[in-house]
Amino acid sequence: MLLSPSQENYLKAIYKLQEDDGIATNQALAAIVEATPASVTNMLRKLTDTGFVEYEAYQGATLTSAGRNQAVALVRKHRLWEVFLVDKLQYDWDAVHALAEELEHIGGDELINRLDAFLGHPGFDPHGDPIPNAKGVVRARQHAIAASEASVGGTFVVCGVKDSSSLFLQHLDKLNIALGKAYTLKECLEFDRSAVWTEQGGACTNVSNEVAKNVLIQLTDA
Amino acid sequence: MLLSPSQENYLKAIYKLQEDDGIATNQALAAIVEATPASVTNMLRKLTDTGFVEYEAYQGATLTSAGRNQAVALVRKHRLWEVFLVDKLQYDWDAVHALAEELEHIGGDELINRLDAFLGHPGFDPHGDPIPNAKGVVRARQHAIAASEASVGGTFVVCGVKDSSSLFLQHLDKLNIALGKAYTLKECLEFDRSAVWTEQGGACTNVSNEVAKNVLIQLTDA
DNA sequence: GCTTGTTTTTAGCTTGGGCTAAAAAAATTA
DNA sequence: TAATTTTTTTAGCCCAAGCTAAAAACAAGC
Repeated sequence: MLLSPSQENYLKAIYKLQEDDGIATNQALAAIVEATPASVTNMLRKLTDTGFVEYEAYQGATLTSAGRNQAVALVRKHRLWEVFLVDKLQYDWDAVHALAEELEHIGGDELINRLDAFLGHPGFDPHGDPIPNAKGVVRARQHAIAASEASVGGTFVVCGVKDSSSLFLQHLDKLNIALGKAYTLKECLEFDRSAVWTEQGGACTNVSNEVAKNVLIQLTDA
Repeated sequence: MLLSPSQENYLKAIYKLQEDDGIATNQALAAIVEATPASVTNMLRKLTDTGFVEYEAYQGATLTSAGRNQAVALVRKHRLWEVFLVDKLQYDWDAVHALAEELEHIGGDELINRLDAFLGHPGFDPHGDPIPNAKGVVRARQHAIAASEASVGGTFVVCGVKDSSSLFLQHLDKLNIALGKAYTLKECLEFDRSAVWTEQGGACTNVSNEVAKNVLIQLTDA
């Protein structure tokens, strides 16, 4: 069974909502795929017929295991293309999403597995999100927490972002925060919950709570 | 003005026919884009409205200069992706056409120029076809002729193919003929116009006229 | 110059994926 | 519980890009 790009986008959207919220409502889907709720109802019917989605009127949508496989394969394609664009074509990490969104609909397993090999089987995309392997297994990030959860005096490494929007990523660029960098949480200001991070080198960065909530870190013991 | 993948395919088809035959008939277009002549008439109207094609009923289609630019840009994208697939992803030269056909519709100039730089600004695709540069200039292959035109005793280098079908390319693989290889035309058999080519190393290959007509060569003086 | 055959066009239909507006169901609040 | 709001569905429409079958235009052959 082969799916249209549009159908693939719906599967991805349902997958994302199931992972994040547990439930994929019509309205939330509409927002993601940029269509009206009425169009979503339409499409869910079709995807139900093809066996990728389970859907009862008013009950929201669930992926079948076939649907989940498709969705994970798409996530894999998307993230591998993002790695390609950043690592090989020197794109900035805030500029690759839209292109990967197009590229992910191209070709089949053969292409993506060759791309994977060419890129050296990367484990994570440029935003720190894990890349499912060829069998569809996603290794979750180990012990990642939001930076807003760290405690004063703790040391950590930035390993991902919750918000991959261009706006947020460019903001991180301005703060000089990047994946892989190590910091110590110097202090947390009562007033606005903003924090001061210091790099190993000594440079200090002021991080708002809004930012910290969207940065994923791993605590380190040093 | 942005075009749908389908519209882009029509522009490419008109371009190809204009280059090859001088004239793009309805029927020939239909064959290339795999649609009926009726559908072609339809689409030509639309492309005329958008200003990429000039078209009068029963007179065939011509590209405007805007249309030609689009078509050349597409050829560029197609051929650069083919280079990527062969050089970087290790695809065989007979297996890349269909994928490039999909990839060529992705993204814009930015993407393709980065790809071009990443690949080292290649001049030719895996089939020996020249790659238009970022300004749309196509440097034609110099002095290329069909191998069937060579004269006995002449030496030459294989530099391209006229037929890029998988079937033909695999046949060349079997004959061990590849781009860049140098041969001497040992003899030409009266009966079926088949030829005997010898490699510098000494290996002999029997080449049918059908094959020779579809192999492009450059004569060498040695 | 007519007749035949090919090519192109017209007319009308289909399918996928959208849309809006109104109706129905579910959820929330008084 | 009843009233109101929100969400989802239905009904009917639109557009792109295809299709078939029939009509019209063009090109040849006699």
